[in-house]
Amino acid sequence: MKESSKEWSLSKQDERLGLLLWFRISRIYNQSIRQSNQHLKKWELSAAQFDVLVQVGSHERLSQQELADKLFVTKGNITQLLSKMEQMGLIKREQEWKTKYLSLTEKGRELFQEVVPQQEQFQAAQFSGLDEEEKKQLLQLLRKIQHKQRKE
Amino acid sequence: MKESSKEWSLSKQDERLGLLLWFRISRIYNQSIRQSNQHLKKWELSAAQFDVLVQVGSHERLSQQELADKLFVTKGNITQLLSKMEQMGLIKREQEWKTKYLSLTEKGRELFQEVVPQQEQFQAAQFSGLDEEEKKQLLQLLRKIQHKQRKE
DNA sequence: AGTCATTAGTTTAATACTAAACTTAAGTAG
DNA sequence: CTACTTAAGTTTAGTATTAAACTAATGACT
Repeated sequence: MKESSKEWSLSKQDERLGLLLWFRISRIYNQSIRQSNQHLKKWELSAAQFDVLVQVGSHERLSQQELADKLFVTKGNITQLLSKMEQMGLIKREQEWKTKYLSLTEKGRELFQEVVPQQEQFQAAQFSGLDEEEKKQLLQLLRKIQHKQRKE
Repeated sequence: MKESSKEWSLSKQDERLGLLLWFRISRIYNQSIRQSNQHLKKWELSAAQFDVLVQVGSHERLSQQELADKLFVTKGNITQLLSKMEQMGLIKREQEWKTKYLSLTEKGRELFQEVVPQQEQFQAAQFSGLDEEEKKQLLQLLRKIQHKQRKE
């Protein structure tokens, strides 16, 4: 073993593993997103809109920037998503000084009640191949990756 | 009103873990893609184009459908990606009967030599927060998820 | 007050990706 | 040969997403 090697010069073996990991993760992510989109069609929602619904529905006085941060997307993306969802009558934007605070409309709240439990169950079921212990392990490993990523 | 049947609370716990997992995975995926896109700017390539370059460069007589399967995207997506890359002079499409076989042009091969090793290293480095043992473990867990996913 | 930096959100132009409908070529069965 | 089916690729219309440039409000510093 070579603990002396610097972090940025990976061994060939480590590099191969990293690539395999990347490949697996993309595959799982893409598959999940696709399945979620299919599942959400029942309610005429997309996965992205669902994510907004969840966040706005479960936080008071969320600003657009905060929402963007929670979802790890750009604020430009949020602007566009929200315009659509405002049109659909799900979301309200209330300006207060510089900031627009978000909340669900009555219709949005109803949809939230209806769809969130079902969709969460569906999404969680993607990981039903693992038992509780394995999920915890996986979560731990993913956290480590993110921790590192953040610093770069 | 505490509904404390063992099974019920266990599955609730599992559901929470599943959601956390989904959230972590999206975040890691999105972050990685974004960083890859940035890194690939040097060569005026996108992450999607890079993936095509790798696959076409390392397989003989790949059809478009096969490429789509390898990358887990739709063939419609592939058609569009390839049109662009053909225009850029990186890829050749040769029709034989019903099928179009793909290969790199001279320019494509040069780019392949130049960019693939560097980008692979970059991509693998996203997982440098884990040691070799942990990577293997993670890979194992992801494989299990995929295995289950495929069946649904 | 006047200038400068920061912050929230919007706009724009581009790529990526999907689902679904479509076209065309083969392969198969009567 | 005609009709049906399947397979490869294309097209279309729509969403998602980004980066970068922009607008406008806020707040400091001098």
